[in-house]
Amino acid sequence: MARTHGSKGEETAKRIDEVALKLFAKKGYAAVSMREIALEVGVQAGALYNHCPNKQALLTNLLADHMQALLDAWGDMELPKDPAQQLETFVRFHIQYHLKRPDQVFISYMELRNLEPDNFKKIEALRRQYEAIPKNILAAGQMAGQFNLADTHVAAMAILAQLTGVTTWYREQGRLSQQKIEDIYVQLVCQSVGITLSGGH
Amino acid sequence: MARTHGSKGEETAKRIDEVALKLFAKKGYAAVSMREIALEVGVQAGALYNHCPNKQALLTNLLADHMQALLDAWGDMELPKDPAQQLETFVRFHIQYHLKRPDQVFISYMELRNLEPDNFKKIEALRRQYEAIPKNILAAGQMAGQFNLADTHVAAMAILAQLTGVTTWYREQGRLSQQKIEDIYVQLVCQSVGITLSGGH
DNA sequence: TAATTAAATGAACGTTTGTTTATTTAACAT
DNA sequence: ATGTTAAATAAACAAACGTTCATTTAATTA
Repeated sequence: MARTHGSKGEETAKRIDEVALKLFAKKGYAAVSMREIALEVGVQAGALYNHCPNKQALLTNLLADHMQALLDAWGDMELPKDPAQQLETFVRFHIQYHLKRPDQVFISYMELRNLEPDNFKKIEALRRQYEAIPKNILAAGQMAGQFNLADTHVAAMAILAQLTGVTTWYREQGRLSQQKIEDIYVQLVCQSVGITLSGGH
Repeated sequence: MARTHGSKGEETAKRIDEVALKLFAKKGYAAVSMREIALEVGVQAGALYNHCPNKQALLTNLLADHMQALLDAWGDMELPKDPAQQLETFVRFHIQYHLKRPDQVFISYMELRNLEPDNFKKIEALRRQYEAIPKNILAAGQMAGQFNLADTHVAAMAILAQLTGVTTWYREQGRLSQQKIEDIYVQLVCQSVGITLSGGH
């Protein structure tokens, strides 16, 4: 026997994922060639196929891993009982998580159409799981009479869109700190659902 | 002399743009080949070059035409004096305009990265012109003391993101009419900027 | 009818694509 | 040291890419 704990191989596999993520985010899946990935990894194109079955699997795994990690991270959060506080928790969580992973976020809704049907279904299911989080919070707040919403489903999609949109203009060296951006969005979102922040934040 | 009013050629040119738009929206610029466009137009690939210099120009023109038409359409609108009413006008305008042209909207912020630098600058400038519209409205409302916003720039970007996001989930056969969707968003947006609708809508 | 020419074809161009393969390299267990 | 094998290379594959070009087609004017 030989090579029980493949030291070199696992590192290459990780670097392939990193490079693919970076290049897919920068230029788009279809515009990135396997040779380009290989070049940046520092390897010949053929060598990629020691670590992944094909280009499509590269994209699928990146998206699936991201969505699953996102769901897991939310699962680890402690949720307050009050829907308004849940909403604030979600807003901060979403912004924090997404601003830390701009590339993953970007490909997760830019490259869905480049997934083959079966892969698309898989990712789409994870996406809907995540969308259910704000939907449930809004529904709870509406039921409790705390929110003032004409339609909780539309509101949930609108809030998700505006939160995710942060990644399109946020710059680390920009005018606003991440903390400040969170605060602004918490106010915006809380106002939009029809509550005002109870003091003490 | 011959062929003064090229009847066949102009129609083909129009069809090329239509097909390119449709395919770029569906599969992405990089994933669509000139042969694929030609096939759908009903012509050989080489014939496309009688009507456009190259693939990049096809994309650039689609984006530039869309952005310019969007700006022109807004320019034709009559604007009320009151910032709150301006905001409602903008919300309805944006939703109406974008839901009528889902493909144009889609490529306008999905395919920006596939533009060569000079073309990108051109489109980006038009985009910023459009972003200035809600920014100015929010700034005016804030100055007048009618809105309650921590940051008008962030709020403008957030509102744009949530409005444009409608195109990702709206279905013509869906649960909600376009009119109803507008109403929901008007309420959401007006609440988010910190005003409540004065009755009579 | 003849001349003109816009607009099409169809083949070819040089590249690049994703992927496969035979072969070499080198790290590990024995 | 030796055998094993993971992981690399380098070359090749057929297919597809954007684009060009000589040629044909057909609509229009004179």
